[in-house]
Amino acid sequence: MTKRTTLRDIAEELGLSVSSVSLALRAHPRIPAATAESVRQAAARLGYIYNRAAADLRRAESHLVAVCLSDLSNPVFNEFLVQIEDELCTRDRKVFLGVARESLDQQRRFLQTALEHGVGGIVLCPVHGTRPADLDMLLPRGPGAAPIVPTAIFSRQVEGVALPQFLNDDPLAGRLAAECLIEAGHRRIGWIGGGQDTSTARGRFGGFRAALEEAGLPPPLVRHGPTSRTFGRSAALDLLQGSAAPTGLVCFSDLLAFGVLSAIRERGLEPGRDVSLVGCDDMDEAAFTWPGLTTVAVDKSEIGRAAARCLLGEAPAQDSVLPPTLIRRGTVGPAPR
Amino acid sequence: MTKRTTLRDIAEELGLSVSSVSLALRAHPRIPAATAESVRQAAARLGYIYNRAAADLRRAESHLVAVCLSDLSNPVFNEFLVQIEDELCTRDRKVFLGVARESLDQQRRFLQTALEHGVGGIVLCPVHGTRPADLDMLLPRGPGAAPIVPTAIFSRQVEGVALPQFLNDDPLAGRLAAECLIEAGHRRIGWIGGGQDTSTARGRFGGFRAALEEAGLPPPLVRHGPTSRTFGRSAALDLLQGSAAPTGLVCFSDLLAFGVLSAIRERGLEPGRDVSLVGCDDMDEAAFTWPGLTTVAVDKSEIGRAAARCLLGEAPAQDSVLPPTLIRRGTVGPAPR
DNA sequence: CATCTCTAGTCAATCGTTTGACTAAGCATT
DNA sequence: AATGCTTAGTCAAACGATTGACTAGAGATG
Repeated sequence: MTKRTTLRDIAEELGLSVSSVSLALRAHPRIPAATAESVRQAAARLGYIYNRAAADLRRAESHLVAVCLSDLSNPVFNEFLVQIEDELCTRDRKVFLGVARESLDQQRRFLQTALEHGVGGIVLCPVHGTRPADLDMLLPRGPGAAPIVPTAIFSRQVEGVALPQFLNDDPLAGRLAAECLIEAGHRRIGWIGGGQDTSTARGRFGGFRAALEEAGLPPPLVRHGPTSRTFGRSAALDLLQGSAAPTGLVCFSDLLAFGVLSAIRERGLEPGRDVSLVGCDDMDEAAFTWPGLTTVAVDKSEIGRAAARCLLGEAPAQDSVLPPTLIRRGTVGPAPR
Repeated sequence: MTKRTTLRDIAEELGLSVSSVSLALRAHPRIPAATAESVRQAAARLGYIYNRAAADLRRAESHLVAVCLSDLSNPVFNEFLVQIEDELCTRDRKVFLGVARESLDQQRRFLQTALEHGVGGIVLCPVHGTRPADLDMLLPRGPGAAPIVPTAIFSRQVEGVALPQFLNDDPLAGRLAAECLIEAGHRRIGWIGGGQDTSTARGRFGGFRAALEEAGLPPPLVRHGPTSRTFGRSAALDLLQGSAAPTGLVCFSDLLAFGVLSAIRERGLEPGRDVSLVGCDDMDEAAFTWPGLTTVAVDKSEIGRAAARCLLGEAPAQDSVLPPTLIRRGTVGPAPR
């Protein structure tokens, strides 16, 4: 890492002033074409690299956007990231990526660093248990003030925070999943995954349980736990033994459902016949399991892209809650007698 | 986006000089504790945000690392990203993420921007058809010179490039997959996916075909195409009809194999009994299909982490090729008569 | 010839932080 | 009284690029 070539080096090489070189490289009309060309050649010859930090110091603008994810090992967040990155990329914004690993401390540190780097916007999927106070460095200072930097929260809600949020209607998602099984005649229904630490988990579980209650069904068998295929499998292996085992299962997320599907087979049962299963998210993989996973599709594309557009002033900075839709594939069938 | 608070604002507020404020915030011993405390309080009160760009202008160091992926919609690259991000994060490096969408032009533009942002290192999975000339902005200027910025290439090889590369032994991977089927007695074996445009695809396919030849088997049925579940499914639906259909299939990547698995079922066949299938990569999902996908595991963790460590000077800047290993799950069985 | 205009630049301040060199005030020592 | 030391700072240049104000010289015009 020898010292980088600067405008000054080019200027000295050509016997010009630094200003002329700066203007020449940006094709300013004041600089004649011949001079500009010789400057460009010298720049290439010396291996000049534009120093954005120096330039932005004066211009005070940035095309960097921070994307902070709670967890990247869950592919659903990768699917969000793909959409967000694509939307930002077509608007010539660059991504400063942070992964908080469900740690409030890592999230706080990343957001602080992002601000210090002068990002022009922040897209955030908050970690478990984030409260407005955890986001104080992003919040407008004083009532009616603008936020420090345009920020959009997506997927998980932070209650009472003065920032726009782009969410899925999770209670509706839980309800749709439950109703799908109820309509098929299931009465012993189980729930796998989630917990009480994200709005997503609370919302989906709440909608699910409400639908069961309204249908006059007994309280569900429940296994709360981490959102992973492994937990889905072990919870299902556990739930599917004994004579009072549920005939229908709803998973907080498709990721869990993939584990459940494998557990159902492991127990020698046939998904959609012996046990029905509904996931949630509609991850890419869900269309390719066998049978295809019946699931409640979250509009990841629109949620992710709207959050990104909001930063760029192309979408109103207000909360939006998109309705999910049930996708019927092959894992739900009539309840066995 | 009103003007940000600067050291000067704090200095004026307290009647101190800018230098004192700068030193105070970094707890320099020259500044007494009481003064430092009052500076910290004023900074908090005024909403001061450290400006790294300005500071780095003098210090000429950066804790930013560019990670440039050829394609993020393929989850295998997400799995690489998880490892790389984790390794960088524990060393307090931040990720500047680029996705090139298999476009040489987007790759070039991202790398250029990364340099302009002064990244301290670059981890790159090159897009289809990348040649050394496409990476010229990263290459050492003149023989024996150091590269512009520490760079590590991973997963896909760029032949003849003067940069360290961290690769899987792809010919061996293709060979292991073929041998697994050959040993199980399969003679009509098909290949799905890949092409000739990445070292990964050429390598795996080459190793696969060599193993078949050495075993004296007839040339395989081949369907080259994009690396997606969709293509895997349609190629398999195509290959699995007629009386001379292959009894064993090898996929360039697990992603394709997931599509193939679904196609096998769609044809009313049983994977591992009627048709055997071997994938490659050992993606997270592979352990959760039914039956579990037999596949050739690429050491994504070690490849990704070694590339990251290499930038930080913690691993030698030299090529490394790691051997893959066959993981036997349930999709390979004896060839049907 | 004097003046004006145009061309092709140059100058100097600025962005926010860092840092090596410097200093005013206070006190102790010889 | 003169000297030295310590404390608690200050000063000013530097990092690299940008930009509004300025200018030397050439040529055109009155």
